[in-house]
Amino acid sequence: MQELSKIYDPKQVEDRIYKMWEDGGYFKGHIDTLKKPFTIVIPPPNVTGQLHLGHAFDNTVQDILIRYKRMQGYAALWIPGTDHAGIATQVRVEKELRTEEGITRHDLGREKFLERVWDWKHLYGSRIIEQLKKLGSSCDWSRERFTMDEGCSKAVREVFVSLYEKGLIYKGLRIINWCPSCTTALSDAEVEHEEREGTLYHLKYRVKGSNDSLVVATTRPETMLGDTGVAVNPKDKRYKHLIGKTVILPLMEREIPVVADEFVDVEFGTGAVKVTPCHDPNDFELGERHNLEHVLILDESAKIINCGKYNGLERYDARRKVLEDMEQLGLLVKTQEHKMNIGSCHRCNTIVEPVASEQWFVKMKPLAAPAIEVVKNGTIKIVPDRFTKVYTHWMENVRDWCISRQLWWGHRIPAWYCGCGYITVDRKDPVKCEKCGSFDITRDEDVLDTWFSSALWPFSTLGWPEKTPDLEYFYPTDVLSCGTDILFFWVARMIFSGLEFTGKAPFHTVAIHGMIRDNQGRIMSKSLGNGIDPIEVIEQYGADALRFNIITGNSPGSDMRFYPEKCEAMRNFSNKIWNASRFVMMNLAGQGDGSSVIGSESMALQQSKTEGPSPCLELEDKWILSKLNTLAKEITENLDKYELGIAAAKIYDFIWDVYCDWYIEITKPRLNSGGYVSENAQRVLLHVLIETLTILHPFMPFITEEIYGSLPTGEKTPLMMREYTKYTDKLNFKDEEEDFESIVEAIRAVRSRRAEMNVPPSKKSSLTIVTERPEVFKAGCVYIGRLAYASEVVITNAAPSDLSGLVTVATNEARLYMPLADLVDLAKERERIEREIAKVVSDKARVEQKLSNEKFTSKAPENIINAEKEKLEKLNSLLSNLKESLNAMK
RNA sequence: GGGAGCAUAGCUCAGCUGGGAGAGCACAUGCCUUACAAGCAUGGGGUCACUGGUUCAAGCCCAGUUGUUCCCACCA
Repeated sequence: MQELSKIYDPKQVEDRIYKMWEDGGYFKGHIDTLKKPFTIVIPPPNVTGQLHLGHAFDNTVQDILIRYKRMQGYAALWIPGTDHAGIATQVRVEKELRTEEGITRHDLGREKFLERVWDWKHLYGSRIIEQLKKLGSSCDWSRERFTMDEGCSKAVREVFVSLYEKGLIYKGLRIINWCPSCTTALSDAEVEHEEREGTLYHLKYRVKGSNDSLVVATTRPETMLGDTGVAVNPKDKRYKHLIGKTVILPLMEREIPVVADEFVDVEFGTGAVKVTPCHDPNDFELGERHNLEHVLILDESAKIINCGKYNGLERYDARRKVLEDMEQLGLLVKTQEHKMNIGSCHRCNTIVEPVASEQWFVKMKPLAAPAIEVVKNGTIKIVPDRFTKVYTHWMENVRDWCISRQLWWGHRIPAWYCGCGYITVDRKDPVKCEKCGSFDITRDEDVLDTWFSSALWPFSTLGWPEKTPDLEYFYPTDVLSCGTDILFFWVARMIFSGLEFTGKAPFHTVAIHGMIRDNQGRIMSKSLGNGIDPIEVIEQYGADALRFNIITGNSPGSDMRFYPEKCEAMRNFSNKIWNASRFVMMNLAGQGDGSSVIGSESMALQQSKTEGPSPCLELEDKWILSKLNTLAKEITENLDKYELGIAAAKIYDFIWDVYCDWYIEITKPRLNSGGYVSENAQRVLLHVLIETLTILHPFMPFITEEIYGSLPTGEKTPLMMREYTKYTDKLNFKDEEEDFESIVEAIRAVRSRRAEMNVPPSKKSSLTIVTERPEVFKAGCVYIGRLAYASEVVITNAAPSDLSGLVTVATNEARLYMPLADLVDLAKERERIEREIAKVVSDKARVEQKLSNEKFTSKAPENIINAEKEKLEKLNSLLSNLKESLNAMK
């Protein structure tokens, strides 16, 4: 270890350590009836995907949780896998075909095209898996799944057929969101709404057989080509006389009826609404109510059809043309600016069109009810809690889920059509119509929404619909971690699917985290080019640094900005741990082979845990053991609350401030003294190091494992399988902590005073400590000198007889004298002390006032009052120490 | 139109059930004190957005205001 580099190099460590874990089979989840299971399913990344920071965040959270639980002795299982990502993947492969071979999927035909997609999947599908490994993810790779593998497909088929049989899946003509670029229907969730500045056009329609006319308002004038009616409010006096009459649709010269419907808002626009049943959800319903004709005017690419001379025009060209023509006819009465919501495709950002279309739907109301209930009654807890409301609100208002997609890549809908009109839906591919027996049946061309299969992920990956031992043992899973973006897409649908098909909530906790943004707070996206490749970050700083960066300084559910520079701080932290460990090991090796220390590593400590403190323990040992013990408690508490950021910050502080800056520095003189004094210090150093590495391991798995493996412990099992550090009452030394803190306070006071006077550390001076509790300071006299730059330390309960030329500092436990008066103006020194006294006096007055307030003493809890009393005591003794010092200088 | 989050040091953000304002980075000063200069020590810097309320006590709870971000929603 001595020859090890001063700088920790993650590149030489991470891959090797990961391979060791993987080869050792430590990631595997085993059914163990003596243990409690702890299961996480990965949110399956898209096969076509590349690791981005969102994945890094998500998977770091999951890895921390699974490693933590594994170390706590749970039968931990983290199931990995990928999602076939219907639209995304198909679009990607189609694009490649187009640019590289100049062909479309239709040129290849369905089967050949699917072969190409599978080729693509096999080629690139594992890339993201490899990247997840770089991050340190301890998934059970032997159980890696794919949403279109045999098992998942079987689950999808079972669910579809079963829901169909229950009447919860139906096919029907509805207005759906159509993406003209992806040329498929989308669900409501796949449409993103954005408010944009638009125009409201007022168009004049003539009433048939009269000179009368009415004016309608629309933001999409091209849709007038598909108008089959005009609606007015029955109460609207302006139009009462027109109800039942017919108007002539301009340009198309079609006769369309004026109908009365409550839906129409008298206040808005002109109070008359053009009705386009095929291209607007409200109009569709209105059309149903009044039996209006359906005229479809857009094809799959949103080009005009069924409209004579407008046919073939792209939708926005058609808009311009229609406006032009209407204007020429003098029928464009008015235009006004108007804010409106535009829906665009979640995948390709193309503006979607509402289109009436025959699609498959999942009936949501009956499925939503129990899914709302489990969240309301706490069976499923959403963390942070505020997302509970978001979830229930969505679930309560959810509309039927359009699940058919006009794609080829995906789970093909198991429905066969027959000339007799009957649809055969079955678990096995049918050869004939279930009703009429005809062999002339054809299968539905469409596939299912990708999210239909991911909704089954928590149980399909465990073997469902078979009753497997895995399903029995590991289901329901425990925690689901994901970003805010897929709460509806995925979490909501897993919940109702799990309830419907397994009778159980698929997990008890949903741990939601925010999105990662760039350093200006913008979402990272390809179009902005502001994405940061986590793999590059890992290469530069190491996976541990990346993980720690992502985890620290943010709270559950809130977005965070990513600063690559922050990785530097985290890399420095890795290095700090590395060097602290080097220090410990060098000292072990310094005592021969260290075996005597290692062999009895924790003997004194084990004994302390069970029988109380060992006599071998010094004050500072008890202090750090007590601090470590508290740390273990706090980390466990915070991890159990999914407060990973707080937990990480606490470990950071402990390692850097407590262990490195104080404890290691303090042990140096002891380590030099040799013999058992030295060995005892080594034992504590090593013990605390090992426990600290253990606590830190879930957060920074690589470096902790590497160091642990280098320690001459003789231990064969890796750190990742070591038992997580537990809190114990036996190592709780409150009094010793306080005593030690007063030494720290004294050292700080001396350092601060010297710094103020610009005394360089190399200029040592003797230090006299006057205190009423000399025994406390004597316990620290071995190291006080070193840390307070003293040439010698005298501890006494009586002030030095000759105080001339001494510089004084006071703490509440002591007065400290240093012969540095030649560096300071005595008058100024007195002034300084007087200023300090003034401050203490005013502090004291405040505390006294509080304590004399009857309302405070009668209403505040006892511990707060005691704390105030203690504070007063400390101020009193500090004041008396300051006064003593001042008197001495006169 | 409905709902939610955020507003704390120059920057980015912690601050969990109310009881002494914190971290990282940046800045200043002094240190190569043999684990670490990717380090050590010391220090400067905050009206906790604003207004009011509850309370012995408010960064934290309540009401409102302003600014900001996001989610949901079928008014053309």
